Amino acid sequence: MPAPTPPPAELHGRILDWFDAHRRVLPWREEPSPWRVMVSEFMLQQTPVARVLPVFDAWLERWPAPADLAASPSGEAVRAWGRLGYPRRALRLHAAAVAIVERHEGRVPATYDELLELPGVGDYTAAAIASFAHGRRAVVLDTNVRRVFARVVEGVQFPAPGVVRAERDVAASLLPDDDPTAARWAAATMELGALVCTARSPRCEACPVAGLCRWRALGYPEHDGPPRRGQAWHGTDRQCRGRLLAVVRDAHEPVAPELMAAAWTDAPQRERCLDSLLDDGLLDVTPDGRFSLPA
DNA sequence: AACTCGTGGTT
DNA sequence: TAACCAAGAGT
Repeated sequence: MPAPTPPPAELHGRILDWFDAHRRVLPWREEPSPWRVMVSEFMLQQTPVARVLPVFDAWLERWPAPADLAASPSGEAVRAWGRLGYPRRALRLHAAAVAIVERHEGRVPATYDELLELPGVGDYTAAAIASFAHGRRAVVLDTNVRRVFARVVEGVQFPAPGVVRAERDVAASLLPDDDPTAARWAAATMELGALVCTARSPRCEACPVAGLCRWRALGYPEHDGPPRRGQAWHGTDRQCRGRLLAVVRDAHEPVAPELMAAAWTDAPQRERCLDSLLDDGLLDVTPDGRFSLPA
């Protein structure tokens, strides 16, 4: 027995009107060129808006087009990425810029399928660029949209760990028919999740669809199911890799192994992480055995 | 499908 | 303070 779904027209009207009144002013929205949108989407993968803003501005000033980034060493992208986290994204953005020059004459492609072929572009990012940069109809399913639909439509506190078929069907069925409205809808549902229907303490008193929300109507039932696993950090390879890469990123000449050893004392783990950083292409070794960002 | 991969603000 | 979690992708 499928869940009764709120009338789409009312859902659309309320959320789109709310978006027009409350949308944030963001640099990739005010001037949504495809390259700017693409850079913002890479940076925003698992990273909050506030931390992206300054890096985004510096990045676009230095590399105003894909060809500009493609012509720079990948290590420069890693350095400019700074402390945004998950630095392999910087490498993938660089590789995507190279692919755009090689396969698309230096212009960010407009179709979901072409975008999906680019390094670092998965389902979400392909849909987001197609929608926000090119105004095309696409099912944009990020963590915000998933949470909004889980609550309003399904009546549960949190979405499943991975995107489920039924969930994609719901999102597709709610997507407005025409391109421009679908694109607004994607941005609006994301914004609602980011500003109102937040994970920890949702601001239901400010929500335009509180009266249509199934989770609210059910009395806010707590998450029921397997506990959602957190992300371990202290002592992990991620922490080790982050510390090692930071040493090289903040240096302006190749770093001697002794300095790397000072940054992480557990030798087996340090060596394992150095190997993985070299393997990922985040580090290079000079002929005399020092570590640098890749050329 | 489950796991890995950074960083730092918020609670 | 420790836990949570943020516009995910790749394997």
